[in-house]
Amino acid sequence: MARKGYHHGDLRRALVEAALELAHEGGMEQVSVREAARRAGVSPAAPFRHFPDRAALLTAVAEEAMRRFRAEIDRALRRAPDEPLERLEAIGAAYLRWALRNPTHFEIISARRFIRFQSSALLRRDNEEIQAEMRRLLGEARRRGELRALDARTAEIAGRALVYGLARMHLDGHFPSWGVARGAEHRTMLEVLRLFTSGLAKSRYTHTCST
Amino acid sequence: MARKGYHHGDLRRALVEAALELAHEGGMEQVSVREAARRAGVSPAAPFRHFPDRAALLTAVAEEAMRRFRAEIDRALRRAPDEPLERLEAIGAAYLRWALRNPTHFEIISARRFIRFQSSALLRRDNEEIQAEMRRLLGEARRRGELRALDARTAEIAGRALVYGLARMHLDGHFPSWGVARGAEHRTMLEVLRLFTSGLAKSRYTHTCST
DNA sequence: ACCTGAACACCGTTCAAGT
DNA sequence: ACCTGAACACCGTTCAAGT
Repeated sequence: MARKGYHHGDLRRALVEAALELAHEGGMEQVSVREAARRAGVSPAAPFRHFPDRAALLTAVAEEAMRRFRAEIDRALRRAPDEPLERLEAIGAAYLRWALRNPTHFEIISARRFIRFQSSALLRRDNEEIQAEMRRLLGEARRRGELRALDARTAEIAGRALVYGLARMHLDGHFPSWGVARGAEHRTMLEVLRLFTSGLAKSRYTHTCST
Repeated sequence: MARKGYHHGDLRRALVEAALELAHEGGMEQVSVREAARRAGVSPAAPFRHFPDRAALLTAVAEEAMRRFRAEIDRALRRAPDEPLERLEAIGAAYLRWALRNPTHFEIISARRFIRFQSSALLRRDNEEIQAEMRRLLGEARRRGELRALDARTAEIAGRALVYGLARMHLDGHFPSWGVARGAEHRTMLEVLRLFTSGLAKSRYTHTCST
């Protein structure tokens, strides 16, 4: 890992990786610049040659998490059929699955008070591209006459709020007090997602599930 | 404020109030035991006679915030008409209005990693009572034949996820990047809420809103 | 160019000692 | 019974000095 004498080689990357690890172990507030430095084997001051402050390190961590998140969404879209509403549901399902498996990485992307979202071109771009894809799919569904009469912009935000709310409820530990058993989170999320998309669709399958 | 000699009188309450203030000023992570002590005019060690640790102080803050939140919900329900679906929407609207006006207090209640939710009888009780009310109203709506055929438990969680997601999107600063202008948050939230409840209801008003 | 060491102003928390 | 003062092990950040 270390390179020449004591120039580190790639301290920047080592710090981001240590921070990802720390976040994974104990959540965002456990990520400290000093501990990341310690794990990278450098002095407490070294990170400040690479990042102006803690928020900048966390933003770099968010960029790495966002890359992985994007990759997951894209993979799901490649597998999904050509039907716009099914593709939308596939995005939602991939989003939820990722949030469930990587709660802290999900939080790093979402909780913008730790990072400087606006100052990262990567974060802004990936976010916009995901939005644009959703908007395109909704438009396509409408053109095919599959949608109830509703405002597309409102539907878009509703969909995002629903999915974000589900992921956040998990992250913030709300499910136990809402009667969702440990292990049943994923199934519950998918049922909720389906209830929502079936509500957008022109009354087709009226979807009843027992219990 | 201070009482006899230097026994404070009611240091516990003074600390909770100082902490509420700090949270209001700069968010949860800005709440420090030391600063609360400073504002209450006592030494850094004094708070630890009243709270075993920082999490206990924050839990007390959460309890105070929850009391205010409950009061707001109850007020909205007293004003709402006798129609179950309208009462549900009134709960949602009150929830969103409160979250919008008191973002940090909302976060204190929601982000359970700062507090010890399960060890507070008040928090558990208030949470359960709000859930129970929602469940009652959904059941009533179904009995009156106003609901589409859907699983009540799934619908309940969907409603909560939607509303929580909206509040969280605001709190986490997502609205700007989703094209919701500053000042338009409340209106947007209510439109989304309405889209959702109209999707639960047996296809009555098909609700189109321009732009 | 990149890193160290020491320093500063902050934390949460403990504990002996004061009133 | 309730609070203070001093201490300990932590932070983020700065800056002169080292290689």
